[in-house]
Amino acid sequence: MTERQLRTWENLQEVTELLRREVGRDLWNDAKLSEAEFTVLAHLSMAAKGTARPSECARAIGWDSSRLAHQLRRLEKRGLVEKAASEATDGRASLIALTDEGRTAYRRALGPHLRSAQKWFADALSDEQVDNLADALETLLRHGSQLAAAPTAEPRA
Amino acid sequence: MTERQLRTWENLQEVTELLRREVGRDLWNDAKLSEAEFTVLAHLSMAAKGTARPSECARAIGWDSSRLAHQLRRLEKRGLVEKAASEATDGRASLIALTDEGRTAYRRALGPHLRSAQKWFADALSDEQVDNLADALETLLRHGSQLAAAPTAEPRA
DNA sequence: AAACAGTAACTGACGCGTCAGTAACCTGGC
DNA sequence: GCCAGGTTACTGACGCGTCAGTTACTGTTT
Repeated sequence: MTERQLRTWENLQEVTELLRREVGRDLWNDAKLSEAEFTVLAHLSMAAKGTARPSECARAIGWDSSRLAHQLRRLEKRGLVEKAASEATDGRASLIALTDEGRTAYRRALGPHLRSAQKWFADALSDEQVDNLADALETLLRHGSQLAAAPTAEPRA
Repeated sequence: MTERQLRTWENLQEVTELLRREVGRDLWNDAKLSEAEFTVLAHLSMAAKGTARPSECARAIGWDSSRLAHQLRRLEKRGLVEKAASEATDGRASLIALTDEGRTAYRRALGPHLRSAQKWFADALSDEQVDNLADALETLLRHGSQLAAAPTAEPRA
């Protein structure tokens, strides 16, 4: 790695840690929700009837099932989500549902959260910077997904 | 926020979460160190004699004193760091020191960690993409630091 | 000297995310 | 039918990071 690459890598870590912290803090102050809670509520709010299977929800937001299960337990404790009776044929499946309180909490959080993202992120960058950043991120995402999908190089015969 | 800004914001979160996870996993597999441990050891390794004051160390790596204190407790438990007798005039000050084991652990971790950062980050991007990314990150960092320094807008008289 | 604000170091509580499990269920081949 | 291998959901342990404290010391003000 060159000096410039290293500096940029370090800057990436510093910036994202800052943004995570500050936007997370705003979300908590504005709506008493964590980023993780907001993410799950957002997905359930999109879904028809506000219900979803854990596995499908986890896939949609890019989490593993363990992470989601822990978050669902915490959300259930807060009363924002509840388990619903599953009518599915698959006996393993369960069904989670937004409560009214959960739906309300998400609705009240959405606006302030977008405003916070604008304040810390979008307000800082020109259109051109956003375009360039988007390009780099897409490249990194493709590269990373590819590497993650083939963790151990297995030379085909 | 425009659609493009929002997408880029979401991508930034997704990419950085991916990189954090994968590089952290590499560091653990290669050297049995977490990112947080590596960060502290790196700073102590820079310092003359491998010692530092907690407050100075925290400032240098951009942490608050609580975060560092927790990390130092865990590092001390692992035997990578120890408290040293402080010869300072200020009775509040303490002094932390790298142990031999800590120094060795850092030395063994450095190479693989840089290689991991190259693999997940630097290998993906062209020189031009790195330049553009660096520009956006510097802008975000300036913007964020400025906002963080003046959290409540106080109009001067 | 006493009171004060400020700083250095630390702690407990708590939510988060990863890992290594476990239990229940489904689905294929035999 | 039955078993092997995969899937779904969940859990306990543990390190991390934030917040709201506490304690001990320092410099300043009166």
